Amino acid sequence: MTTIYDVSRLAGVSAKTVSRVLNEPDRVKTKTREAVLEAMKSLEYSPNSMARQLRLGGGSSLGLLLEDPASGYQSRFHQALLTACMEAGKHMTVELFEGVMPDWQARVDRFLTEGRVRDLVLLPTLCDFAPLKDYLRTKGARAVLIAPSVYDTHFPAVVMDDRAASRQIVEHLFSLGHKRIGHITGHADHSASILRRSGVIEAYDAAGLPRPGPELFASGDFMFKKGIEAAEILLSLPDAPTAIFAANDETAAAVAMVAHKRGLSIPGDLSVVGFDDAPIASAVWPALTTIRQPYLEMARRVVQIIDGWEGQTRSSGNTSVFMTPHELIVRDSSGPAKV
Amino acid sequence: MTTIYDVSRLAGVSAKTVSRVLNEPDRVKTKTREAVLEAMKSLEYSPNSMARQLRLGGGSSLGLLLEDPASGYQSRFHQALLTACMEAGKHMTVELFEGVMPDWQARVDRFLTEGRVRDLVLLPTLCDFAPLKDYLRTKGARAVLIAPSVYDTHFPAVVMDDRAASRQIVEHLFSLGHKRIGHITGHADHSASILRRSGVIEAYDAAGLPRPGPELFASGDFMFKKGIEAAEILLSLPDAPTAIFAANDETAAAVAMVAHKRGLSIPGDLSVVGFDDAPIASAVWPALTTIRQPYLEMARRVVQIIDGWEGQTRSSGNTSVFMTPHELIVRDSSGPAKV
DNA sequence: GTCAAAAATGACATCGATGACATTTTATAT
DNA sequence: ATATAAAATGTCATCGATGTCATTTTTGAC
Repeated sequence: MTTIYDVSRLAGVSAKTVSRVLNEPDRVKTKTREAVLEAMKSLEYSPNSMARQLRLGGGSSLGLLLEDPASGYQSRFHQALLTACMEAGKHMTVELFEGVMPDWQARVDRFLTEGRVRDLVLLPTLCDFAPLKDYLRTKGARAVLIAPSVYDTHFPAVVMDDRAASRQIVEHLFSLGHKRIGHITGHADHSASILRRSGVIEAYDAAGLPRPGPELFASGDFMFKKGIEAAEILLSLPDAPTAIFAANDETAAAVAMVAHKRGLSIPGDLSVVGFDDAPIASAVWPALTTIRQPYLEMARRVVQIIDGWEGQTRSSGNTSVFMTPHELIVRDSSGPAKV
Repeated sequence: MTTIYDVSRLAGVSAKTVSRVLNEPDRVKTKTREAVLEAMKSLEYSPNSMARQLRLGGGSSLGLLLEDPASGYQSRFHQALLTACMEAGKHMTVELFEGVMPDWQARVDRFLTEGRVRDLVLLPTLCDFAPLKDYLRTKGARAVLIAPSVYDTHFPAVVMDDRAASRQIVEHLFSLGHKRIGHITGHADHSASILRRSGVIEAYDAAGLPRPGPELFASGDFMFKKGIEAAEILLSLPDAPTAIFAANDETAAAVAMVAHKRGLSIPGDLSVVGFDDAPIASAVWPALTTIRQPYLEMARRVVQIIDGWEGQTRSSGNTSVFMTPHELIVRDSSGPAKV
């Protein structure tokens, strides 16, 4: 590996001058600079970033463990975190981490050491993988959890209020006169599924209405395909619901498709509401009423928290939970109940 | 920030002993080790990974500059690179980089230094942004270009043969008896668009057929929406084509939609072919005949090249272009031409 | 209790870059 | 031509860890 000294020797200047060519080219005479660049080129020199960073003493980057980069949810957070990092002038190292890997501890270790990461961000469902959290604790690594099922004493969490958002949707449907509302749940492993479901019930309770029967809850998994099945089941009920609230937009899009296939107009015959404000929500027709998840705001929070850790001598050990406000977006897929 | 010296002082031992506790605990007496661990804990010591890597001579992580993480093309490469890194035990730091940012040079600088990155991966269209390449050269940063329009003397490139693949598609359609084939081009900024277009013409030339008239080339931009417009134009021609080759799968999906709307059956009345083998290709009905882009293979190549740079004393400095084989995937959207 | 071998520990140089400060060269004014 | 300021360059120390090798302590056999 060629170093700055090799270059300086070949160019007949001091190492410091080479360093200057790299970092403050204007302070070097043109002729010298050209000679140095020439030497750099012929030796294929490339500065050792570790040495630079050691000398300059910057902060470490944050690390993101990704279970499934193809998942819409994870990729949206991934993207939001990239944006938040850019805004804050921080950097992010991303690593594929499939929880079932037998050597996951070694992988985390190498990620922390070789990846030069100290602070991690854990998304669902990794943020609920207890062995990982325990392991991180023993390694002195810090982490922020995004939307965990269970809060943690050691790691702060950034969340949105899934239950309240869900309740808000149902109340929106109530206000349009809907009485029978079907709900397609999310994947059972996601705590959000449970929260959104219980938000539905909470809305009924708060309105003093009897809770809906179990036939109005169809199980989904956040994916289009399963959404089709669930929609078929709900719409085949003898007393079919006049509105369906799907646990996410992709599932809601599936509901819309099934409705169209059955000749039901939206929102004339059936109101459909989603959750996420994913791109698909405004791509389908009619555009979906949905909840905007505050991805970017949450990502910014995460970065803020980690920023606060820089140069911190001791971490509190308190549980901190940062709730981030969401927003109900009423579009064209929800309307008055058919009389 | 606490260092190994702070720990050694508190524990009353030498720094080297602390280092031993960290790296070869068995060579330290139990009592000493415990004292050191105690000190580490009370100071919340966490070793400076930069210093370690510098001493140990470890490799740096590779850096990926992403213009638009929402783009399917970029995100597929992103994902493939993550996988390839995982396989190779390397790490990747990702940074949002919108070329139009006025302070892009400073951002690159900080990415290289703070992000501790030495080797970059550039995707289209960044890999054709000459000022960036020039700047990287002056900084001694190394880079691998993925599918650049123009090869570079300094940076190796990993590519697939877009033109040959495109020609292969047209020849496939020829073999099914198609004579009038429409082509929807990709975004004009992508060299792939031009290559795919010229592959079409090459196929005609090779078959000794007269080149298709300009009316058979509709301009697209790789996106669904523009694909609809383009399809409408092609299918409204007085002598409409019996097959349409779209520059990517998303556009092809748009063509399929338009065809259905017009009551044309696929492939009975119209054959449709895409390019990419994106998820959408097998999600639409009928499943699209397409070209599988070798994302993962290309990503592995990139990682190999960068791996080869580690500890390299000097390398050729030649332009290297690594061609990666693609594959024609014949599904249900292409069939014999209507007689 | 003595002594050699083994174990434990420490001193110092080193990895490759850059900051602080010193020195030399060049430009500018007189 | 000389004085002086400004620009260009160089010297040396330093970031925080670990390798090398020297030194001290412990162990165990006699």
